[in-house]
Amino acid sequence: MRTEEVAYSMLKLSKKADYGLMALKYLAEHPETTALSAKDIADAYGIPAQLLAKILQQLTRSGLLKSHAGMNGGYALAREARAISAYEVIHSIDGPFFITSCTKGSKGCDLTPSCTIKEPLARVNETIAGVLKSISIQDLAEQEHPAGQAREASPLVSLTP
Amino acid sequence: MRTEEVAYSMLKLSKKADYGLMALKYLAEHPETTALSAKDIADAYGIPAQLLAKILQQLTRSGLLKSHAGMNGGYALAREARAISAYEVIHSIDGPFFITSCTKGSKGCDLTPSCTIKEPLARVNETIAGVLKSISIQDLAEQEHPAGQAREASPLVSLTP
DNA sequence: GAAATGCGGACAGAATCGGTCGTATACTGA
DNA sequence: TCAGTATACGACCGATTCTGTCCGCATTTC
Repeated sequence: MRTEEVAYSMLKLSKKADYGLMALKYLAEHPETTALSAKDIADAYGIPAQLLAKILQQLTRSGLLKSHAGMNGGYALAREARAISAYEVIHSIDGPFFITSCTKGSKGCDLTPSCTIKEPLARVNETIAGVLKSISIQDLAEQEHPAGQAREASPLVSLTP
Repeated sequence: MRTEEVAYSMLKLSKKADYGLMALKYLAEHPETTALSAKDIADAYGIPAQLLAKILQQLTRSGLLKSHAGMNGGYALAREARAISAYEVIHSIDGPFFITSCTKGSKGCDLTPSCTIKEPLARVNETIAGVLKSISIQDLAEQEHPAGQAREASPLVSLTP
C-alpha cells in the first residue's frame, strides 16, 4: 500500500552478493577460529542458512574460501582478508557484470543493432570494477564504526588510465 | 538452447535505460529537426515503439525532454545535449540506484539487521554516480568512431570529496 | 472533423531472484 | 566401525520484476 513506490533501484547488488560479502567480512573478523560453518555465519546475521551455504560453496569454487567437511568443519578465507577484493566476491556470485545489456565481450550485439551507447559506457564499467577491486574484505571488516566517518580508509581509484 | 548460459550480470542497466540513452543520443544527433516522434526513433533502432514511447514520456515528466502532440509532433531535448547527463536519464527511468539492497536512505535497514557491509560500499555508489554525472548525452553522440579509442573524451571523476 | 501524435493505465508472458528440500559425500571423534 | 556433523549439488517453487502489448483518451495540425 505504498503511495509512492519508493525505488526499484538499478545497479544494485543481489542479496546473494550482499550475503557473501557479509560472510567474508565475518570470517575476516574472526581470524582466531580455524573454520566457521555456514550455519554459524547465517545465525550471526539472521540470514537463511541453506542459501548462505550455496553462496559459500560458490565462493569456495572460485578459490576465495577453503572448505572443510565434517565436525568442526566449515569455511575459512583462502587468502588473507587484505588480498580478497569486493570485486572478486561479487564477480564470483553474480557473474561478470557490465553496465550495458550487451558489451563487446562475447558476441558483440545480438539485439539492438546499433550499440552506440555502449562504448562510452564501457568506461563506466572499468571505473566501477576499479573501485570494487580497490576495496578489500579487510576494508569492510575495519570500518566498524557505527556512525563514524572513517574517510580515507578505503583507497579509492585514481581514474587516469 | 544455450549450453553455457553466459552470464546474468549484475550492475546492469535495464533495457529501458538503454533505450532511453539511445533515444536521447539520437535526438542529440539530429538537432536540425524540431521534433522526432517516438516511432521515428524506435524505427531507427528497431526497438518496440510503444515501449520507447513510455520511456520518452517518463523522460518528459522528468524534464529532460519536451513533448509536442499532434501532427509533426514528437520529442526534443529540453536542454542542450551537453547539459544532460547519463545519470539523469538513468535516474529518471530506473529510479535512484544504490549498490546495496538497503542504504541508509529512507528507513535504514529493514531486513538484514547488521548492514555492516553497506557503509563502505556507499562510497562506491558515489563514485558510480559521479562517473555517470560526468558523462553527457553530447559525449555519447560524439563518440561515433566505430572502433576508435576516443580516450579522454569523457571527463572522469576525481574521487577526493 | 480527421489524422497524427503524445499520455497513461491495465495487463500478460518471460526471466530472474530468493529461498527450500532432498540426497549424496566427506570428515571427525568416540 | 559407526554415528553425527558438515559440505556439495541438483531440482524445484513462489514472488517479484522486467519487457512488451493493448486500449482508450487528450492534444495539435491540417
